[in-house]
Amino acid sequence: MAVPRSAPRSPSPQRPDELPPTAWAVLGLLSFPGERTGYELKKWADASLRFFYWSPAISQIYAELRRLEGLGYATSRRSGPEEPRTKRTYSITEAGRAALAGWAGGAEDVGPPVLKHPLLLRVWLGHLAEPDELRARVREHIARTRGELAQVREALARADGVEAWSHPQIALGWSARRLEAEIGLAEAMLDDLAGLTAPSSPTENTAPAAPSQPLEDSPTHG
Amino acid sequence: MAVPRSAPRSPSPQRPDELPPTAWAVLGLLSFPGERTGYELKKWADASLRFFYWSPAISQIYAELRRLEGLGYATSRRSGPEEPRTKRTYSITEAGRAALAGWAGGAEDVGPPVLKHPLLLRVWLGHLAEPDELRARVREHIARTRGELAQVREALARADGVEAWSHPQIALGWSARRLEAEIGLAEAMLDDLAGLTAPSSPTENTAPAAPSQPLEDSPTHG
DNA sequence: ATGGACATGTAATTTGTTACATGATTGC
DNA sequence: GCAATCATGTAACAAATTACATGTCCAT
Repeated sequence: MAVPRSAPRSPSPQRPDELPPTAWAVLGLLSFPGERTGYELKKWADASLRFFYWSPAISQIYAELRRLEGLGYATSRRSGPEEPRTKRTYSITEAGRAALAGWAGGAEDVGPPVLKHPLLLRVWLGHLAEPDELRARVREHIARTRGELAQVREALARADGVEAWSHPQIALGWSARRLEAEIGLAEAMLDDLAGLTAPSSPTENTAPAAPSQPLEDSPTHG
Repeated sequence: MAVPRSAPRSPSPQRPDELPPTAWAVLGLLSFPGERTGYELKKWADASLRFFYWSPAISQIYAELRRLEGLGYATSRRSGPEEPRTKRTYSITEAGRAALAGWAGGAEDVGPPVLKHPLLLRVWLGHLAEPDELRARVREHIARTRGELAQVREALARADGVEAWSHPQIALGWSARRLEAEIGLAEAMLDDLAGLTAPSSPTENTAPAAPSQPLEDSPTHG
Protein backbone atom coordinates (compact mmCIF):
# COMPACT_ATOMS: atom_id res chain seq x y z
CA MET A 1 0.00 0.00 0.00
CA ALA A 2 2.09 2.82 -1.38
CA VAL A 3 2.58 5.62 1.12
CA PRO A 4 2.34 9.22 -0.06
CA ARG A 5 5.69 9.96 -1.62
CA SER A 6 6.03 13.66 -2.28
CA ALA A 7 5.24 16.05 0.54
CA PRO A 8 1.50 16.84 0.53
CA ARG A 9 1.25 20.37 -0.79
CA SER A 10 -2.20 20.79 0.68
CA PRO A 11 -2.29 20.82 4.49
CA SER A 12 -6.00 20.05 4.91
CA PRO A 13 -6.09 17.04 7.28
CA GLN A 14 -9.29 15.44 6.02
CA ARG A 15 -10.68 12.22 7.42
CA PRO A 16 -10.71 9.39 4.86
CA ASP A 17 -14.17 8.66 3.54
CA GLU A 18 -16.57 11.58 3.99
CA LEU A 19 -15.31 13.04 0.76
CA PRO A 20 -17.71 14.87 -1.54
CA PRO A 21 -18.80 12.98 -4.67
CA THR A 22 -16.70 15.32 -6.78
CA ALA A 23 -13.53 14.05 -5.12
CA TRP A 24 -14.57 10.48 -5.90
CA ALA A 25 -15.32 11.51 -9.45
CA VAL A 26 -11.82 12.89 -9.90
CA LEU A 27 -10.28 9.86 -8.25
CA GLY A 28 -12.44 7.75 -10.50
CA LEU A 29 -11.01 9.47 -13.53
CA LEU A 30 -7.62 8.43 -12.21
CA SER A 31 -8.72 4.85 -11.56
CA PHE A 32 -8.65 3.85 -15.21
CA PRO A 33 -5.35 2.55 -16.62
CA GLY A 34 -2.74 5.19 -17.29
CA GLU A 35 -1.60 8.37 -15.58
CA ARG A 36 -2.65 11.85 -16.56
CA THR A 37 -2.41 15.56 -15.88
CA GLY A 38 -5.10 17.80 -14.41
CA TYR A 39 -5.57 19.35 -17.81
CA GLU A 40 -6.22 15.99 -19.43
CA LEU A 41 -8.63 15.10 -16.64
CA LYS A 42 -10.60 18.24 -17.39
CA LYS A 43 -10.89 17.37 -21.05
CA TRP A 44 -11.98 13.87 -20.22
CA ALA A 45 -14.57 15.16 -17.77
CA ASP A 46 -15.91 17.49 -20.48
CA ALA A 47 -16.16 14.64 -22.92
CA SER A 48 -17.90 12.07 -20.78
CA LEU A 49 -18.31 12.72 -17.06
CA ARG A 50 -20.39 15.82 -17.68
CA PHE A 51 -23.17 13.85 -19.33
CA PHE A 52 -24.13 12.12 -16.14
CA TYR A 53 -22.25 14.01 -13.46
CA TRP A 54 -21.07 17.52 -14.45
CA SER A 55 -17.58 18.71 -15.16
CA PRO A 56 -15.78 20.63 -12.40
CA ALA A 57 -13.84 23.80 -13.22
CA ILE A 58 -10.18 23.17 -13.99
CA SER A 59 -9.13 25.04 -10.85
CA GLN A 60 -11.28 22.70 -8.81
CA ILE A 61 -9.78 19.67 -10.42
CA TYR A 62 -6.33 20.87 -9.42
CA ALA A 63 -7.59 21.47 -5.90
CA GLU A 64 -9.12 18.00 -5.68
CA LEU A 65 -5.92 16.44 -6.96
CA ARG A 66 -3.98 18.17 -4.20
CA ARG A 67 -6.47 16.95 -1.62
CA LEU A 68 -6.32 13.42 -2.98
CA GLU A 69 -2.54 13.51 -2.87
CA GLY A 70 -2.66 14.82 0.70
CA LEU A 71 -4.77 11.82 1.63
CA GLY A 72 -2.36 9.44 -0.03
CA TYR A 73 -4.95 8.44 -2.62
CA ALA A 74 -2.89 9.76 -5.51
CA THR A 75 0.74 10.48 -6.28
CA SER A 76 2.17 12.96 -8.69
CA ARG A 77 5.47 13.35 -10.39
CA ARG A 78 6.86 16.30 -12.24
CA SER A 79 7.35 15.48 -15.94
CA GLY A 80 8.94 12.51 -17.64
CA PRO A 81 12.26 12.56 -19.52
CA GLU A 82 10.46 13.56 -22.70
CA GLU A 83 7.72 15.75 -21.27
CA PRO A 84 7.87 19.46 -20.52
CA ARG A 85 9.08 19.95 -16.96
CA THR A 86 6.07 22.06 -16.03
CA LYS A 87 3.83 19.09 -16.32
CA ARG A 88 2.58 17.22 -13.25
CA THR A 89 1.29 13.74 -13.84
CA TYR A 90 -1.02 12.02 -11.39
CA SER A 91 -1.77 8.40 -10.74
CA ILE A 92 -3.91 6.58 -8.22
CA THR A 93 -2.29 4.72 -5.32
CA GLU A 94 -3.31 1.37 -3.91
CA ALA A 95 -4.80 3.18 -0.92
CA GLY A 96 -6.73 5.36 -3.31
CA ARG A 97 -8.02 2.40 -5.24
CA ALA A 98 -9.13 0.72 -2.02
CA ALA A 99 -10.89 3.85 -0.76
CA LEU A 100 -12.60 4.35 -4.10
CA ALA A 101 -13.73 0.73 -4.18
CA GLY A 102 -15.16 1.25 -0.69
CA TRP A 103 -17.18 4.21 -1.92
CA ALA A 104 -18.24 2.72 -5.24
CA GLY A 105 -19.15 -0.66 -3.79
CA GLY A 106 -20.68 0.56 -0.53
CA ALA A 107 -24.36 0.30 0.25
CA GLU A 108 -24.76 3.78 1.79
CA ASP A 109 -27.24 5.97 0.03
CA VAL A 110 -25.44 8.44 -2.19
CA GLY A 111 -28.51 10.59 -2.53
CA PRO A 112 -30.94 11.30 -5.34
CA PRO A 113 -29.87 12.82 -8.63
CA VAL A 114 -30.02 16.60 -8.76
CA LEU A 115 -31.22 18.26 -11.91
CA LYS A 116 -30.82 21.97 -12.50
CA HIS A 117 -32.72 22.76 -15.66
CA PRO A 118 -32.76 26.51 -16.37
CA LEU A 119 -35.03 26.02 -19.37
CA LEU A 120 -37.69 24.45 -17.22
CA LEU A 121 -37.36 27.32 -14.81
CA ARG A 122 -38.26 29.61 -17.68
CA VAL A 123 -41.14 27.46 -18.80
CA TRP A 124 -42.41 27.35 -15.23
CA LEU A 125 -42.47 31.16 -15.34
CA GLY A 126 -44.00 31.11 -18.79
CA HIS A 127 -46.85 33.39 -17.79
CA LEU A 128 -44.27 36.20 -17.85
CA ALA A 129 -42.90 35.47 -21.32
CA GLU A 130 -44.04 35.69 -24.91
CA PRO A 131 -45.35 32.27 -25.96
CA ASP A 132 -43.40 32.39 -29.23
CA GLU A 133 -40.18 33.33 -27.49
CA LEU A 134 -40.62 30.54 -25.01
CA ARG A 135 -41.10 27.97 -27.74
CA ALA A 136 -38.01 29.32 -29.49
CA ARG A 137 -36.02 28.64 -26.31
CA VAL A 138 -37.32 25.10 -26.23
CA ARG A 139 -36.33 24.54 -29.84
CA GLU A 140 -32.84 25.88 -29.11
CA HIS A 141 -32.64 23.41 -26.28
CA ILE A 142 -33.58 20.58 -28.61
CA ALA A 143 -30.86 21.61 -31.05
CA ARG A 144 -28.26 21.76 -28.32
CA THR A 145 -29.32 18.41 -26.96
CA ARG A 146 -28.96 16.84 -30.39
CA GLY A 147 -25.40 18.16 -30.48
CA GLU A 148 -24.66 16.63 -27.12
CA LEU A 149 -26.14 13.35 -28.24
CA ALA A 150 -23.73 13.32 -31.16
CA GLN A 151 -20.84 13.90 -28.76
CA VAL A 152 -21.92 11.05 -26.53
CA ARG A 153 -22.17 8.74 -29.49
CA GLU A 154 -18.63 9.71 -30.52
CA ALA A 155 -17.35 9.01 -27.02
CA LEU A 156 -19.19 5.72 -27.12
CA ALA A 157 -17.59 4.79 -30.41
CA ARG A 158 -14.18 5.61 -28.99
CA ALA A 159 -14.73 3.35 -25.98
CA ASP A 160 -16.23 0.55 -28.05
CA GLY A 161 -14.57 -2.81 -27.93
CA VAL A 162 -12.14 -1.92 -25.17
CA GLU A 163 -12.69 -4.46 -22.43
CA ALA A 164 -11.63 -2.22 -19.52
CA TRP A 165 -14.21 0.39 -20.54
CA SER A 166 -17.34 -1.69 -20.11
CA HIS A 167 -18.74 0.27 -17.20
CA PRO A 168 -17.98 3.71 -18.59
CA GLN A 169 -19.64 2.42 -21.71
CA ILE A 170 -22.78 1.57 -19.81
CA ALA A 171 -22.78 5.03 -18.26
CA LEU A 172 -22.33 6.58 -21.68
CA GLY A 173 -25.04 4.38 -23.14
CA TRP A 174 -27.36 5.52 -20.39
CA SER A 175 -26.42 9.13 -21.22
CA ALA A 176 -27.22 8.64 -24.89
CA ARG A 177 -30.64 7.20 -24.12
CA ARG A 178 -31.18 9.94 -21.58
CA LEU A 179 -30.50 12.62 -24.18
CA GLU A 180 -32.85 10.91 -26.61
CA ALA A 181 -35.50 10.99 -23.91
CA GLU A 182 -34.70 14.64 -23.23
CA ILE A 183 -35.41 15.47 -26.85
CA GLY A 184 -38.72 13.62 -26.76
CA LEU A 185 -39.65 15.39 -23.53
CA ALA A 186 -38.90 18.78 -25.04
CA GLU A 187 -40.95 17.99 -28.12
CA ALA A 188 -43.89 16.96 -25.98
CA MET A 189 -43.52 20.19 -24.01
CA LEU A 190 -43.60 22.13 -27.25
CA ASP A 191 -47.01 20.61 -27.90
CA ASP A 192 -48.16 21.46 -24.39
CA LEU A 193 -47.11 25.07 -24.90
CA ALA A 194 -48.84 25.21 -28.27
CA GLY A 195 -52.02 23.87 -26.66
CA LEU A 196 -51.96 26.78 -24.24
CA THR A 197 -52.16 29.52 -26.85
CA ALA A 198 -54.74 27.68 -28.96
CA PRO A 199 -57.03 26.12 -26.37
CA SER A 200 -59.77 23.82 -27.61
CA SER A 201 -61.98 24.64 -24.63
CA PRO A 202 -61.41 28.25 -23.50
CA THR A 203 -61.81 27.75 -19.76
CA GLU A 204 -63.58 30.50 -17.82
CA ASN A 205 -61.08 32.50 -15.84
CA THR A 206 -62.05 31.11 -12.46
CA ALA A 207 -60.80 33.35 -9.66
CA PRO A 208 -57.37 31.83 -8.97
CA ALA A 209 -57.24 30.79 -5.35
CA ALA A 210 -54.16 31.37 -3.24
CA PRO A 211 -51.68 28.52 -3.71
CA SER A 212 -53.03 26.20 -1.07
CA GLN A 213 -49.90 24.83 0.47
CA PRO A 214 -48.94 21.36 -0.68
CA LEU A 215 -48.59 18.02 0.97
CA GLU A 216 -46.96 17.21 4.26
CA ASP A 217 -45.00 14.09 3.44
CA SER A 218 -42.36 15.62 1.16
CA PRO A 219 -38.92 14.70 2.46
CA THR A 220 -36.81 17.73 3.27
CA HIS A 221 -33.59 16.78 1.58
CA GLY A 222 -32.67 20.13 0.05
CA MET B 1 -43.09 50.74 -9.63
CA ALA B 2 -43.13 50.34 -5.87
CA VAL B 3 -39.90 51.50 -4.22
CA PRO B 4 -38.34 49.38 -1.49
CA ARG B 5 -40.29 50.21 1.63
CA SER B 6 -38.60 48.72 4.65
CA ALA B 7 -34.88 49.39 5.08
CA PRO B 8 -32.93 46.70 3.21
CA ARG B 9 -31.49 44.48 5.88
CA SER B 10 -28.88 43.15 3.50
CA PRO B 11 -26.31 45.74 2.44
CA SER B 12 -25.05 43.94 -0.69
CA PRO B 13 -25.36 46.54 -3.47
CA GLN B 14 -25.92 44.13 -6.36
CA ARG B 15 -26.47 45.27 -9.92
CA PRO B 16 -29.94 44.39 -11.21
CA ASP B 17 -29.90 41.51 -13.64
CA GLU B 18 -26.81 39.31 -13.35
CA LEU B 19 -28.52 37.38 -10.59
CA PRO B 20 -27.93 33.64 -10.25
CA PRO B 21 -30.79 31.40 -11.43
CA THR B 22 -31.52 30.52 -7.84
CA ALA B 23 -32.48 34.10 -7.09
CA TRP B 24 -34.85 34.07 -10.07
CA ALA B 25 -36.26 30.78 -8.86
CA VAL B 26 -37.07 32.25 -5.46
CA LEU B 27 -38.49 35.38 -7.02
CA GLY B 28 -40.48 33.13 -9.31
CA LEU B 29 -41.98 31.36 -6.32
CA LEU B 30 -43.09 34.80 -5.19
CA SER B 31 -44.50 35.70 -8.61
CA PHE B 32 -47.58 33.56 -8.26
CA PRO B 33 -50.62 35.13 -6.62
CA GLY B 34 -50.46 35.46 -2.87
CA GLU B 35 -47.77 36.35 -0.36
CA ARG B 36 -45.81 33.85 1.66
CA THR B 37 -43.09 33.24 4.24
CA GLY B 38 -39.64 31.80 3.65
CA TYR B 39 -40.74 28.65 5.36
CA GLU B 40 -43.66 28.20 3.01
CA LEU B 41 -41.42 28.87 0.04
CA LYS B 42 -39.14 26.07 1.15
CA LYS B 43 -42.00 23.62 1.35
CA TRP B 44 -43.23 24.65 -2.03
CA ALA B 45 -39.77 24.29 -3.52
CA ASP B 46 -39.56 20.79 -2.03
CA ALA B 47 -42.88 19.86 -3.50
CA SER B 48 -42.40 21.08 -7.03
CA LEU B 49 -39.37 23.18 -7.89
CA ARG B 50 -36.98 20.42 -6.92
CA PHE B 51 -38.24 18.13 -9.66
CA PHE B 52 -36.83 20.31 -12.38
CA TYR B 53 -34.59 22.75 -10.58
CA TRP B 54 -33.49 21.67 -7.07
CA SER B 55 -34.59 23.01 -3.74
CA PRO B 56 -32.27 25.45 -1.96
CA ALA B 57 -31.58 25.08 1.74
CA ILE B 58 -33.94 27.08 3.92
CA SER B 59 -31.09 29.31 5.07
CA GLN B 60 -30.34 30.15 1.48
CA ILE B 61 -33.95 30.98 0.78
CA TYR B 62 -33.89 33.48 3.62
CA ALA B 63 -30.67 34.93 2.24
CA GLU B 64 -32.11 35.23 -1.26
CA LEU B 65 -35.22 36.89 0.10
CA ARG B 66 -33.07 39.49 1.82
CA ARG B 67 -31.13 40.11 -1.37
CA LEU B 68 -34.33 40.40 -3.37
CA GLU B 69 -35.68 42.86 -0.84
CA GLY B 70 -32.44 44.84 -1.00
CA LEU B 71 -32.87 45.11 -4.74
CA GLY B 72 -36.43 46.28 -4.37
CA TYR B 73 -37.77 43.16 -6.06
CA ALA B 74 -39.67 42.04 -2.98
CA THR B 75 -41.17 43.59 0.12
CA SER B 76 -41.77 42.02 3.47
CA ARG B 77 -43.97 42.84 6.37
CA ARG B 78 -43.92 41.49 9.85
CA SER B 79 -47.08 39.49 10.60
CA GLY B 80 -50.72 40.33 10.02
CA PRO B 81 -53.24 41.13 12.76
CA GLU B 82 -53.98 37.45 13.20
CA GLU B 83 -50.56 35.95 12.53
CA PRO B 84 -47.78 35.37 15.03
CA ARG B 85 -45.58 38.46 15.16
CA THR B 86 -42.44 36.46 14.40
CA LYS B 87 -43.66 35.78 10.92
CA ARG B 88 -42.30 37.73 7.96
CA THR B 89 -44.37 37.63 4.84
CA TYR B 90 -42.90 38.42 1.44
CA SER B 91 -44.45 39.57 -1.77
CA ILE B 92 -43.08 40.54 -5.15
CA THR B 93 -42.97 44.22 -6.17
CA GLU B 94 -43.75 45.64 -9.58
CA ALA B 95 -40.02 46.17 -10.13
CA GLY B 96 -39.47 42.55 -9.21
CA ARG B 97 -42.12 41.35 -11.59
CA ALA B 98 -40.62 43.44 -14.39
CA ALA B 99 -37.10 42.16 -13.69
CA LEU B 100 -38.31 38.59 -13.55
CA ALA B 101 -40.22 38.98 -16.80
CA GLY B 102 -37.01 40.33 -18.34
CA TRP B 103 -35.15 37.22 -17.28
CA ALA B 104 -37.89 34.72 -18.10
CA GLY B 105 -38.74 36.27 -21.43
CA GLY B 106 -35.22 37.15 -22.50
CA ALA B 107 -33.40 35.43 -25.34
CA GLU B 108 -30.01 35.11 -23.63
CA ASP B 109 -28.81 31.58 -23.26
CA VAL B 110 -29.41 30.39 -19.73
CA GLY B 111 -27.07 27.45 -20.17
CA PRO B 112 -27.54 23.73 -20.48
CA PRO B 113 -29.17 21.65 -17.79
CA VAL B 114 -26.78 20.23 -15.22
CA LEU B 115 -27.33 16.72 -13.99
CA LYS B 116 -25.50 15.34 -10.97
CA HIS B 117 -26.33 11.69 -10.81
CA PRO B 118 -24.39 9.93 -8.03
CA LEU B 119 -25.80 6.54 -9.02
CA LEU B 120 -24.34 6.86 -12.49
CA LEU B 121 -21.02 7.81 -10.93
CA ARG B 122 -21.11 4.49 -9.15
CA VAL B 123 -22.09 2.57 -12.24
CA TRP B 124 -19.30 4.28 -14.14
CA LEU B 125 -16.91 2.91 -11.51
CA GLY B 126 -18.63 -0.44 -11.58
CA HIS B 127 -15.41 -2.32 -12.16
CA LEU B 128 -14.65 -1.64 -8.50
CA ALA B 129 -17.94 -2.94 -7.13
CA GLU B 130 -19.74 -6.24 -6.72
CA PRO B 131 -22.11 -6.68 -9.67
CA ASP B 132 -24.96 -7.77 -7.39
CA GLU B 133 -24.48 -4.82 -5.11
CA LEU B 134 -24.45 -2.44 -8.03
CA ARG B 135 -27.70 -3.80 -9.36
CA ALA B 136 -29.21 -3.50 -5.90
CA ARG B 137 -28.32 0.22 -5.93
CA VAL B 138 -30.02 0.62 -9.28
CA ARG B 139 -33.14 -1.09 -8.01
CA GLU B 140 -33.19 1.20 -4.97
CA HIS B 141 -32.98 4.12 -7.35
CA ILE B 142 -35.95 2.82 -9.29
CA ALA B 143 -37.97 2.52 -6.10
CA ARG B 144 -37.10 6.04 -5.02
CA THR B 145 -37.93 7.40 -8.44
CA ARG B 146 -41.33 5.75 -8.34
CA GLY B 147 -41.95 7.53 -5.04
CA GLU B 148 -41.00 10.85 -6.57
CA LEU B 149 -43.26 10.21 -9.51
CA ALA B 150 -46.16 9.69 -7.13
CA GLN B 151 -45.35 13.02 -5.49
CA VAL B 152 -45.28 14.82 -8.81
CA ARG B 153 -48.61 13.35 -9.75
CA GLU B 154 -50.05 14.58 -6.45
CA ALA B 155 -48.70 18.07 -7.07
CA LEU B 156 -50.14 17.91 -10.55
CA ALA B 157 -53.54 16.93 -9.24
CA ARG B 158 -53.44 19.84 -6.80
CA ALA B 159 -52.65 22.32 -9.58
CA ASP B 160 -55.20 20.85 -11.93
CA GLY B 161 -57.92 23.11 -13.20
CA VAL B 162 -56.47 26.29 -11.74
CA GLU B 163 -56.06 28.67 -14.64
CA ALA B 164 -53.11 30.65 -13.18
CA TRP B 165 -51.14 27.44 -12.78
CA SER B 166 -50.94 26.42 -16.41
CA HIS B 167 -47.20 26.91 -16.81
CA PRO B 168 -46.25 25.30 -13.53
CA GLN B 169 -48.49 22.47 -14.65
CA ILE B 170 -46.53 22.07 -17.85
CA ALA B 171 -43.30 22.02 -15.87
CA LEU B 172 -44.75 19.43 -13.54
CA GLY B 173 -46.05 17.39 -16.45
CA TRP B 174 -42.59 17.45 -17.95
CA SER B 175 -41.21 16.29 -14.59
CA ALA B 176 -43.64 13.38 -14.44
CA ARG B 177 -42.69 12.20 -17.90
CA ARG B 178 -39.04 12.74 -17.07
CA LEU B 179 -39.33 10.50 -14.03
CA GLU B 180 -41.09 7.85 -16.09
CA ALA B 181 -38.21 8.01 -18.55
CA GLU B 182 -35.75 7.80 -15.66
CA ILE B 183 -37.34 4.55 -14.55
CA GLY B 184 -37.14 3.12 -18.04
CA LEU B 185 -33.53 4.20 -18.32
CA ALA B 186 -32.64 2.51 -15.06
CA GLU B 187 -34.39 -0.69 -16.11
CA ALA B 188 -32.46 -0.74 -19.36
CA MET B 189 -29.25 -0.19 -17.43
CA LEU B 190 -30.13 -3.14 -15.21
CA ASP B 191 -30.18 -5.26 -18.35
CA ASP B 192 -26.86 -3.84 -19.50
CA LEU B 193 -25.32 -4.71 -16.16
CA ALA B 194 -26.77 -8.21 -16.27
CA GLY B 195 -25.32 -8.67 -19.73
CA LEU B 196 -21.88 -7.91 -18.35
CA THR B 197 -21.77 -10.76 -15.85
CA ALA B 198 -23.38 -13.28 -18.23
CA PRO B 199 -21.82 -12.41 -21.58
CA SER B 200 -23.08 -14.29 -24.61
CA SER B 201 -19.75 -13.91 -26.40
CA PRO B 202 -16.89 -13.98 -23.88
CA THR B 203 -14.64 -11.45 -25.58
CA GLU B 204 -10.93 -12.17 -25.45
CA ASN B 205 -9.22 -9.88 -22.98
CA THR B 206 -7.56 -7.67 -25.53
CA ALA B 207 -4.71 -5.71 -23.97
CA PRO B 208 -6.52 -2.54 -22.80
CA ALA B 209 -4.80 0.41 -24.43
CA ALA B 210 -4.23 3.64 -22.55
CA PRO B 211 -7.30 5.89 -22.70
CA SER B 212 -6.53 7.68 -25.92
CA GLN B 213 -7.55 11.19 -25.19
CA PRO B 214 -10.90 12.24 -26.60
CA LEU B 215 -12.07 14.75 -29.10
CA GLU B 216 -11.05 18.35 -29.50
CA ASP B 217 -14.36 20.04 -30.13
CA SER B 218 -15.95 19.67 -26.71
CA PRO B 219 -17.05 23.08 -25.43
CA THR B 220 -15.39 24.03 -22.17
CA HIS B 221 -18.35 25.23 -20.20
CA GLY B 222 -17.57 23.71 -16.82
C1' DA C 1 6.94 36.25 -34.09
C1' DT C 2 2.37 35.24 -33.25
C1' DG C 3 -1.43 32.75 -31.87
C1' DG C 4 -3.36 28.71 -30.05
C1' DA C 5 -3.39 24.70 -27.42
C1' DC C 6 -1.11 22.89 -23.39
C1' DA C 7 -0.33 23.39 -18.51
C1' DT C 8 -0.44 24.95 -13.63
C1' DG C 9 -1.63 27.56 -10.23
C1' DT C 10 -3.34 31.69 -6.83
C1' DA C 11 -6.74 34.97 -5.08
C1' DA C 12 -11.05 36.73 -4.50
C1' DT C 13 -15.59 35.90 -4.40
C1' DT C 14 -19.96 33.58 -4.51
C1' DT C 15 -22.84 29.92 -3.60
C1' DG C 16 -24.58 26.68 -0.83
C1' DT C 17 -24.66 23.53 3.23
C1' DT C 18 -24.89 22.08 8.16
C1' DA C 19 -25.25 22.97 12.80
C1' DC C 20 -26.96 25.66 16.10
C1' DA C 21 -29.98 28.96 18.86
C1' DT C 22 -34.36 30.72 19.64
C1' DG C 23 -39.01 31.16 20.13
C1' DA C 24 -44.33 30.89 18.94
C1' DT C 25 -48.36 28.02 18.05
C1' DT C 26 -51.16 23.91 17.99
C1' DG C 27 -52.99 19.56 19.30
C1' DC C 28 -53.02 15.92 22.59
C1' DG D 1 -46.99 19.90 30.09
C1' DC D 2 -45.05 18.01 25.83
C1' DA D 3 -44.05 17.14 21.20
C1' DA D 4 -44.48 18.50 16.57
C1' DT D 5 -44.67 21.89 13.39
C1' DC D 6 -44.05 26.58 12.27
C1' DA D 7 -40.79 30.22 11.79
C1' DT D 8 -36.49 32.98 11.56
C1' DG D 9 -32.07 33.65 11.74
C1' DT D 10 -26.61 33.36 12.66
C1' DA D 11 -22.09 31.29 12.23
C1' DA D 12 -18.90 28.34 10.42
C1' DC D 13 -17.60 26.06 6.76
C1' DA D 14 -17.28 23.70 2.28
C1' DA D 15 -17.75 23.72 -2.52
C1' DA D 16 -17.21 25.85 -6.72
C1' DT D 17 -16.59 29.65 -9.88
C1' DT D 18 -14.20 33.58 -12.15
C1' DA D 19 -10.44 36.28 -13.08
C1' DC D 20 -5.89 36.58 -13.26
C1' DA D 21 -0.77 35.48 -13.76
C1' DT D 22 2.61 32.73 -15.80
C1' DG D 23 4.95 30.00 -18.85
C1' DT D 24 5.87 26.04 -22.57
C1' DC D 25 5.39 23.99 -26.99
C1' DC D 26 4.09 23.85 -31.73
C1' DA D 27 2.58 25.19 -36.18
C1' DT D 28 2.17 28.87 -39.52
